[in-house]
Amino acid sequence: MKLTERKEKIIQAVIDSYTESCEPVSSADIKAKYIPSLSTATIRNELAALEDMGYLDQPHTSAGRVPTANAYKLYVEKLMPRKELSSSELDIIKKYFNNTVLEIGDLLRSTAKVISEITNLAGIAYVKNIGSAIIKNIKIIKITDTLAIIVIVTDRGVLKDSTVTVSEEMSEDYLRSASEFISKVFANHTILEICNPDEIINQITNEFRMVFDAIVEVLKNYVSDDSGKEIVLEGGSKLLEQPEFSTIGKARAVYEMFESKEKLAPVLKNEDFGLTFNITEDVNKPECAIVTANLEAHGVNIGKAGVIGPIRMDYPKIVSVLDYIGKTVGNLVDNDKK
Amino acid sequence: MKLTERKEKIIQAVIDSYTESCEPVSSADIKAKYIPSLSTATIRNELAALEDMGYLDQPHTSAGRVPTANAYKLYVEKLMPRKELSSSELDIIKKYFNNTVLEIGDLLRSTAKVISEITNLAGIAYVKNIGSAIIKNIKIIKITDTLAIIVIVTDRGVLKDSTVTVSEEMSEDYLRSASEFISKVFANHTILEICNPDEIINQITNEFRMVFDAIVEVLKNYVSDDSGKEIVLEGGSKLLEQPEFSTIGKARAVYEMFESKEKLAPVLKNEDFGLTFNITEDVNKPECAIVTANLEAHGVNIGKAGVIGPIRMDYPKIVSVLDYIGKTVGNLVDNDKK
DNA sequence: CTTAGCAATCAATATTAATGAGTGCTAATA
DNA sequence: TATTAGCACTCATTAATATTGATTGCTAAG
Repeated sequence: MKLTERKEKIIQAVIDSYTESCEPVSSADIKAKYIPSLSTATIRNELAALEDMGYLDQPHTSAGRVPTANAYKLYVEKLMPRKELSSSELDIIKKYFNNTVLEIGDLLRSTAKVISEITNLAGIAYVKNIGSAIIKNIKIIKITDTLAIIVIVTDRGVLKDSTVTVSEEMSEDYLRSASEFISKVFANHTILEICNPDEIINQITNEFRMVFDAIVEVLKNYVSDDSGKEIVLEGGSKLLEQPEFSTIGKARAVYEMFESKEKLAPVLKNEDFGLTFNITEDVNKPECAIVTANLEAHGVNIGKAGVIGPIRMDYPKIVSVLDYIGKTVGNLVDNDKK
Repeated sequence: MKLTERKEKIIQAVIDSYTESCEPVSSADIKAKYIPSLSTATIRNELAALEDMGYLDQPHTSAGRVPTANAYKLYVEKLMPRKELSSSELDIIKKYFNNTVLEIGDLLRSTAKVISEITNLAGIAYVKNIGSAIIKNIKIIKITDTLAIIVIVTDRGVLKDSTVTVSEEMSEDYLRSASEFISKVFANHTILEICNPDEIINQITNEFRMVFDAIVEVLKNYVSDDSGKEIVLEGGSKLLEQPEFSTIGKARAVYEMFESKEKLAPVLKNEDFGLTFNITEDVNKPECAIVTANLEAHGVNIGKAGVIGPIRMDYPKIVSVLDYIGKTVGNLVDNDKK
């Protein structure tokens, strides 16, 4: 059957109404709020047709209609109006990033948090494949007699400082020369390359060998991180406010999903810009959807940011938020810094 | 009425049973599981007396007894058996801290997380009054042409790095001299003193004045942090598993409490080692308790760590965990580092 | 002081009935 | 052929009622 313009209009009406109220939409609702020119009987005929076509669903015989995942797909791809971010939303975003954020972990946390705050859903962010980050610079700074901090600057940002114990004899000057030398050797190599330092290893004079080994150790730590650790999730509790999760069973099911972030990993790593429905499987079925966008920093695709929520979401808003954040976060971090 | 030994034994039985099952405890339960030598009628008489004394409560006439907050207070102060941490629990703790944790924010996060993991409740940690931290050392490291990282070492740990923009003309050497000079001036002053630099300001030669100002700005940022920001909460979702929060209303009430951490601040800042009951007020009454212990690092009391959960908690375990973590976390961080 | 025995209480569960929102279908209309 | 009014039918939701069973408090005897 053909999807006429009128049918699309009705799908849109059902989604709009359902997004707002989370209640099945009746033919009378549609007539009252969206299409007064049609009779409820006509609308009912169309609704029945759309149900046959797989766009709508009926919880039970005497209930209104509810959009299916298919309807949402159509909606997001074709019907959805585009929306600009409001200035207050832009303000919120700026507020989150004007406090110097440079370290990658912080960046992810802030990203997920701000997404959650604006959408009132759970925000998610992750950095992909950190092993392919290109090293720009490495600094080793002695901060006490026996402790030094290692700062690793990559094309994606600064890695979280690690500390290493050093012997008291290693002077600040020595460590400085070491980091200068090592920076030169490592520069423009990826972390992964350094972790398998077969080719580079020979360039290292014995003098700096100990420091060299310590740094490789630190880098290996990043790469070996077990899956899921690089995924940050913020504002999960916001989902409790959604009527979809208003029974304790469904709420728990969602949180179980959050606990084992590894399960989310494959979903996140899949598509480019994506909508995914029905993350959680059968049983208690909280019926989640996840929307993600690529996250860019300094022109490099560093990972993804997204939203997890019920399938019934304010997609226009979410898409515009993710779009904006994905493209600007990186710039906010270094260029816009005043 | 006197609290006889037998009455104490019965209170303990009620708490033990209720802690395990979260069900009101009947006289028959007590006879069967704890005190077979007494008849249920005798136990009932005692239960009635304990109710009069304010130690027990009855949800309704035909229900068993439930301990009151008073009973828990008595339990924790007098009746509770002490418990050692199991070796698997010690292993978990070590695992969390053997990956170099030095920055204070990381330390708090790890502390709250590990507490949550071991107790299966929400873990909380906060650092008090960071303004009184004593500065040991300050380093400014140029990492790109126009960006530098500021590392501030205090007696409580390293503050999260901030970045500042620098002009290209400022050479690495210049910044190094600047940090050496400023370190000397700031050393052994508290952050708060530096933020009101009236007395110290004169010692600063014009040469380093710009760098000086930038650092003071960064320090002010820490001190001005609005209340609640320094409080870290982890594992809140664990509470969903507790039967006390098994209605969505109560679960939401708890999360609302979490959202506004400022409300927790006064509770946390109060006592030395503390038990606090009934954090949340009337209405939906999730009836939380919070148990806190002081957190020490390098011999300095840096803040608190604690647990938030239902009043019905495994206090012996919680007290031993907090005790251990409060005393050792600081050492794990710098001394035990291998 | 302790205990057996028993009536009384009351939450929890199951049962049944009443309500009403919303549909699908039929037949009339444009 | 597409639209619409009308009406019987369905079924979740709510309310009303009855049933069950766990547990107590009290009395009277040991």
